[in-house]
Amino acid sequence: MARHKDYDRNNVLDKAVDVFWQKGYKACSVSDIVSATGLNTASMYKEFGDKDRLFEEALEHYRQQILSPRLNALKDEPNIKGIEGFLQTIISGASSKGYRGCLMMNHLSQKNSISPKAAKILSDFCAETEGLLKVAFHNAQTSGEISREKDPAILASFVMCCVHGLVLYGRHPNKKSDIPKLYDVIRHTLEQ
Amino acid sequence: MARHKDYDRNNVLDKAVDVFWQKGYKACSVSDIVSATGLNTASMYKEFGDKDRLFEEALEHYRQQILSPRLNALKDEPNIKGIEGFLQTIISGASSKGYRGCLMMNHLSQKNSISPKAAKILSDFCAETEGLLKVAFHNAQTSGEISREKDPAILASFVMCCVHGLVLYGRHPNKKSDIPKLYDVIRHTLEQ
DNA sequence: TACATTATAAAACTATCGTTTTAAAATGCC
DNA sequence: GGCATTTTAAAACGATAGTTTTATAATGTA
Repeated sequence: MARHKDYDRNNVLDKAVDVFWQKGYKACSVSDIVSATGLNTASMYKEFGDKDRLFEEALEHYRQQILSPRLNALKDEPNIKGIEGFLQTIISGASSKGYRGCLMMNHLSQKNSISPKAAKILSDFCAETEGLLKVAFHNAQTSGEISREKDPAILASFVMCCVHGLVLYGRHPNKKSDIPKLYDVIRHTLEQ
Repeated sequence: MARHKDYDRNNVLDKAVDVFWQKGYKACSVSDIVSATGLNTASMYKEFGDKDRLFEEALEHYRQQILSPRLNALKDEPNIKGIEGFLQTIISGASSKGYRGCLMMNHLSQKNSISPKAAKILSDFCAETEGLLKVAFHNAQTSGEISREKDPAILASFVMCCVHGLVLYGRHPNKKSDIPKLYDVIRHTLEQ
């Protein structure tokens, strides 16, 4: 019928995620993405529509490729083990060299600059994560892993807050060595 | 000698802070600021040089007007009372309606888009705050207000991390009611 | 092999970006 | 009151933003 595409959609999204991640939505031009992907401008618009939609697709791609796997521990082991594993992952990420934060959380402070749909993707993922944490805390309490003193919803909220904090705190290059030490402090809070 | 200025520098900076705060550095055009301040473009460049320098001055202005007062409790009472007051301020801010985060922390994820000097202003303020917290924790320990089990530096780091988290977490409009409840969780952590 | 279809390359488009220039208006001093 | 000085208004600048168009190259089918 017609000519074959010269690009792979997944590869393009990988690169797009990369550029958006590093520069942020507003500071990242379509030109930047075209350069990074090697994809032609016309093909880019044909495939994705416009910059907003491309960003939305990049967010979805990032969620599937990077974020979802990090929730697996929490899904497979919805208990204190899962919570610990989840926290450890965040901490080891945030304390790693060249840490760029999270593509989603990086844009929480730029919600006014991105499309409503993109903003919803951020909120939805945070809500999903918090929901999983809440279930895990509930299970951890009913099985006696941790004290029942605190509301699982508040504990989940607290961990989410810490995650937001770690992701942002990890952007201070000279604070990296402190971050691993925070695990014990946070872990201790969940205990009683 | 010559014509008088038609604007007040402080008022201009107030408005500039406001616009940068709401839109973020990159999404905020010089045009936006000129509109908001009523100041003429030429006068703006005459007074501030360029957009980067204007942003740096806005950050400094914000630090003096908004942020510094919030450290006073910590400076005047470098102990557990000061820490509690500081935390309460952050929490009540983050849970307030129409919360826009912190002009500085909002830009932590956009360090690549702002000038090195602007980036340094962010880092410096965070370092100053963390330093004050550390001293307060040290005092709280030596006076017996809290247990000596944990390193004051780690406690300070933990509170800073929570502050980062609260500031970001406060951007989820439907999570506002959870935030005040986090105070007790955090406060408890500092105890032992 | 010709045709319909789609992808690509490259240029063009409009709008807006940050910034500078030009000319007019306002001031204090001689 | 004229002059030097500085602010202001408004237009203009080149660069780049996001996006569209035009023309060419590649493909499967008839």
